[in-house]
Amino acid sequence: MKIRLPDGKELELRPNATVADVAEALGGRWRKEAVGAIVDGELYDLLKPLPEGAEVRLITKKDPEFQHLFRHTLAHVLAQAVKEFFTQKGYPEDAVKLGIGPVIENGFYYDIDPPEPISDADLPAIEAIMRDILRRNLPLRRTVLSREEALARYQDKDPYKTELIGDIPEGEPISFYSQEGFTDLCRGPHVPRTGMIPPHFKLTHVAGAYFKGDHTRPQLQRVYGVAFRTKEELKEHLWRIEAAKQRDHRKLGRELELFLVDPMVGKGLVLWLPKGNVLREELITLMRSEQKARGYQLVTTPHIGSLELYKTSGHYPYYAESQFPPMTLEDDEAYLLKPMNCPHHIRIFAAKKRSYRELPLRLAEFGTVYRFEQSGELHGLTRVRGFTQDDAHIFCTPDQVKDEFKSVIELTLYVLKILGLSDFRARIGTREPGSDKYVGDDALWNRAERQIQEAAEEMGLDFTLEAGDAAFYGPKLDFVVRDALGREWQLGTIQVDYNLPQRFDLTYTGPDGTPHRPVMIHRAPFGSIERFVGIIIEHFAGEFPLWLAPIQTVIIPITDRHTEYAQKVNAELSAAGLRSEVDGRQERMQAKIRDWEKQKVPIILVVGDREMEEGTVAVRDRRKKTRYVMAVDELIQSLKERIAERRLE
RNA sequence: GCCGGUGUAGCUCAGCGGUAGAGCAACCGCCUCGUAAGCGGUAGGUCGUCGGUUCAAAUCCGACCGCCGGCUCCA
Repeated sequence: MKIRLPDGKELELRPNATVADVAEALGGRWRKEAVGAIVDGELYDLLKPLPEGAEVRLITKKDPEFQHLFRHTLAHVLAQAVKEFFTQKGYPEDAVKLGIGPVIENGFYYDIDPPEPISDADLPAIEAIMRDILRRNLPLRRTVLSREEALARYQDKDPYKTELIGDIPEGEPISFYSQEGFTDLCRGPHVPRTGMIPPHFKLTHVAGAYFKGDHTRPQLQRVYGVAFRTKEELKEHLWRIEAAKQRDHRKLGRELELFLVDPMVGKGLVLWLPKGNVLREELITLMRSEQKARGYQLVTTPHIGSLELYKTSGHYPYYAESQFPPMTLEDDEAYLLKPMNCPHHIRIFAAKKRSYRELPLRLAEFGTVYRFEQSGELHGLTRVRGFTQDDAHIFCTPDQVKDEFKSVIELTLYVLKILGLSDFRARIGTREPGSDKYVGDDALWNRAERQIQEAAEEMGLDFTLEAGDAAFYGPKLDFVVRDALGREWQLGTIQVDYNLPQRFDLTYTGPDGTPHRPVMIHRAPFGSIERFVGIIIEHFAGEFPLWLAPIQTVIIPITDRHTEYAQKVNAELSAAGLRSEVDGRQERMQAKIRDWEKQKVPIILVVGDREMEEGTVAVRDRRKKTRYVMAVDELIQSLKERIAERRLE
């Protein structure tokens, strides 16, 4: 057979040759250093036969792809180690059953069904066995079996693997990778010997995971590990995790007294403390003024609505699982805590005859909604059971959809930019083909999906398409960010909806004097204010820019005799609209500075004899990391500017 | 909801079969101080809850509740 090399040269090899044969043929340092290859764009190991005519680029330990190879093999080593761990405990050879063991960002995991639960405390012992397997430097072999042979291998031994074999499409090779003492169904690729795996890995935690991610299937135990090429990368990674924990919004929320989740009030229900509420209010003020500038009108609607309303909208019983149960009155009248604002806004639209001249009609509300999220899913501010959306519903003509959609993208990008949030991605959720969980007819769906994509493209937005991520009534564009620990959260969302107007039989009178069906756009640039504040806390690590800071300035008198002057300065700052305080505690100046630095207050003003005489303040600017003396009115002027422009400094 | 872990003072944590401790915070007092912790004192906990084992339980066991890490879900 023949293959092609990156320099265009062809190489003649024996039939069914592997990357190892290529390395051998090339000789020299390749023979020693090749660990795999990129074959027609796909990562191959040394063991898998090459396709005829393939383009082969060899890789060594220095290439980033190497990481993928050894992480994958580490997953196998982990599974082997767990098997040995339980054999040592006296369990039979096949007591441990295996799911899948893939490579993930920074490492790998393996889903395991053990004879008794694995706990975090077992990880060091399992890790020790893994290191021993690396030390033994076991060679890996790749074998291909027929479907019958493969099934026979796991017959009555491992139901998961049996099922996985069944999932392999007809015609694809059913390959196994083995090393001494362990064989696994696997498509590869792997390193050729366990000794080639860098020993810089660590098992991090164990968690439950449903087989194939399906909660109706058995739950396996997923053991997670991280692995890197060098000791430094591993250390760096572990350090980053520790550093990220320092900016966890739940920790900062407690330390900076921003918010509280009190079990006595109820889980997933946020109590906003005075300081945290400042963040909320500032963000709402920002959004309110931007929306006003873009032609939105504010409305206010109640926290509950009649069950009939949600039956008409289709939210009930479709989402009954994730709603607080209806409140039923004696005469069978029932109400639902509102899980969404749209039905209320729809009734405002429907309240009178609407003309095409009124459209687009943009009804906005910072509306609080309640959803019965699963208890295990609750998480600080980012997953709660009651939250406020910066919600609005745009009622428009079909022709206006794209422009309105683009305008919302513009608004969203604008506020994200003000906050310096640049690390987000956009994804367009479309229907999952063949699923029956959507309402509305195909033509409308196709049209909406096309309009969203065009709007995003025309706004120059990079996005990914994700089938199955649509809302039940229409496709959507979501903005997604990562928190300090790398978890992804959905923030803003824009959704086109042809269906609710139909369900509520909404119409407007067109220029032709006849009724027409409006289109709705659901949109929330922040999404949930709670979640957004949570992300903002982590984004700034609690060191908020001046305009957001709950306390903007603190004045520290050096001794008692400076307190009066401090209060005078404070009065001037407060009159100028700054959130300011005097620290009049019986403490040394140093101690006060330390306390307020820990509270991450942006501006600390120290006043003593000199300042009192000159009518100045000594400024300690946290974000600029500088100190300077300034006249009070001058300072006020400069701070007001920073705030008005919402500068990030 | 499921699997695993965890729960001691407001916070961070020690104690892990013999009946509860530290630092910080709070409160009182002294100190009047120039850019990240001055000193002394006081008060504060039915050791998440309920049940079991034991002469004796914060400590061992069970259930429940909360929290943490995942999984599932997310209009």
